[in-house]
Amino acid sequence: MQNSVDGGLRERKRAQTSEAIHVAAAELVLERGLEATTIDAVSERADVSPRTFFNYFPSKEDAVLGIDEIAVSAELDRERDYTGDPLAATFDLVYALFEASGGRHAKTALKREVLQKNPQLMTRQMLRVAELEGRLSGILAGWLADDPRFAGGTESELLEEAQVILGICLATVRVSMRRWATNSDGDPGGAPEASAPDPRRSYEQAITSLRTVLEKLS
Amino acid sequence: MQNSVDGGLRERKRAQTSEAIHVAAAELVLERGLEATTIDAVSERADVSPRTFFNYFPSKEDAVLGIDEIAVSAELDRERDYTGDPLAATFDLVYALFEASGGRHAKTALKREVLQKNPQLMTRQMLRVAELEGRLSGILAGWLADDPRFAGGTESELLEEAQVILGICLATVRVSMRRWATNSDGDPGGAPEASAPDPRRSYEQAITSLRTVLEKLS
DNA sequence: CTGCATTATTGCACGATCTGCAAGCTTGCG
DNA sequence: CGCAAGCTTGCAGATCGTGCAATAATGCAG
Repeated sequence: MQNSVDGGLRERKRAQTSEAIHVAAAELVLERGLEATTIDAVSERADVSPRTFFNYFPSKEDAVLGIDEIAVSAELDRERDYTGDPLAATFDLVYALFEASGGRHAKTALKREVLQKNPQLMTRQMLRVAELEGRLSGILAGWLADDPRFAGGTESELLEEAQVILGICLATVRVSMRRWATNSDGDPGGAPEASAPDPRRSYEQAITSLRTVLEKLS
Repeated sequence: MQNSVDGGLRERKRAQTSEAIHVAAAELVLERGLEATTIDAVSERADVSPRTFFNYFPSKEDAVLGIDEIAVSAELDRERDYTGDPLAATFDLVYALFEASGGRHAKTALKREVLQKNPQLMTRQMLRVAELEGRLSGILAGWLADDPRFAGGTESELLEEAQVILGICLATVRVSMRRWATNSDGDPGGAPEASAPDPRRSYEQAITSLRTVLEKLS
């Protein structure tokens, strides 16, 4: 057999191909729009056969976003510790997922521009996370069970509460993401980094933003 | 021209066909599963051509859920009054949308069973509402502008807060929907109506459930 | 009732998405 | 080198979804 923690030619090539397809897809979408971009065109630019495209991504949208299903799953299986703050902990979890989901790619700016010009993809990105809801809320429910404020309920009550909290965080993150993607409208290019802040910033803003709203609601 | 508030043969037939397609789709999905159900099969059972299917629903999933885009849009354009409680008002709005979305159909039990056995459709249903997010949050932002607790901010701040609140409500509603769909597991049929409560109930539970969680979080 | 305008249904052709399969090529490793 | 495992590719095929034009059903006015 062979190394599972490779660094071998195979693994490097695979990463290269994946990145090539992702970049080709993102660029083409920027040039022609999402609808007008076909898998055939992406494959051609990435220099692989259309059939190979599907060996890497299950759909055009996933390729554009550069979603790495394996990395996401690995991230979910990691051990995590609970800080005592359900909101903060959930935000951290969701943030880590986004990082794993597409953060490995070099072309963050490219992805941002794509997201900005194709809001449908933002929805899809969130939908993807929503599909992981089962596993996420399970993790969160485990945390809540150790939390004195939530310890009272039955298991299913706990799970529902976890689902609600998770939903709240996801909603906040979505708003935050949208602001992040929109942030550079009409950017004159003076300070290149200032217009494309670390996504991490947006998450921190998201938390405080949510707390503000919650305070006003209560 | 002709009556726009019809009751004429045309309109009745159209409603019939729509219902027939919806029921055929839902039944087939229950029998064979979502994946294994093709548009051709649905069309055949509903006794229309596959081409006609697309004159009524843009996709298989929409047919299964019986989504009526026109009714939804009409519901959105209705005038609404603001009670002073953002959460309650938003819940009402979302609830009305769900009613308009699929509530006209006779076969609520059928739809419920489909949703229960195909959780993917639940996500999709919520996604559909999420696509209306722009219009919904606009309405909500309008309400917030009249609310003393929120009146301070700029227009874009207001809009973001509206988006967050909307997201919170949608998350809660989703949890509530899931409970509604799951509610009758292992139901022995003793009191038939007790196991399939009015969805309205679920929404009321959702509100209190959310408030409970918010209280614990604060 | 009859003809005309509107709208609905349908078949057909077409492009795109996605999957399974088998053949051939590349890489890993002894 | 030579075998095993993995990757790429072409091909066939199912399904989805849309545009177009012919045909049929319906509503209405005369």
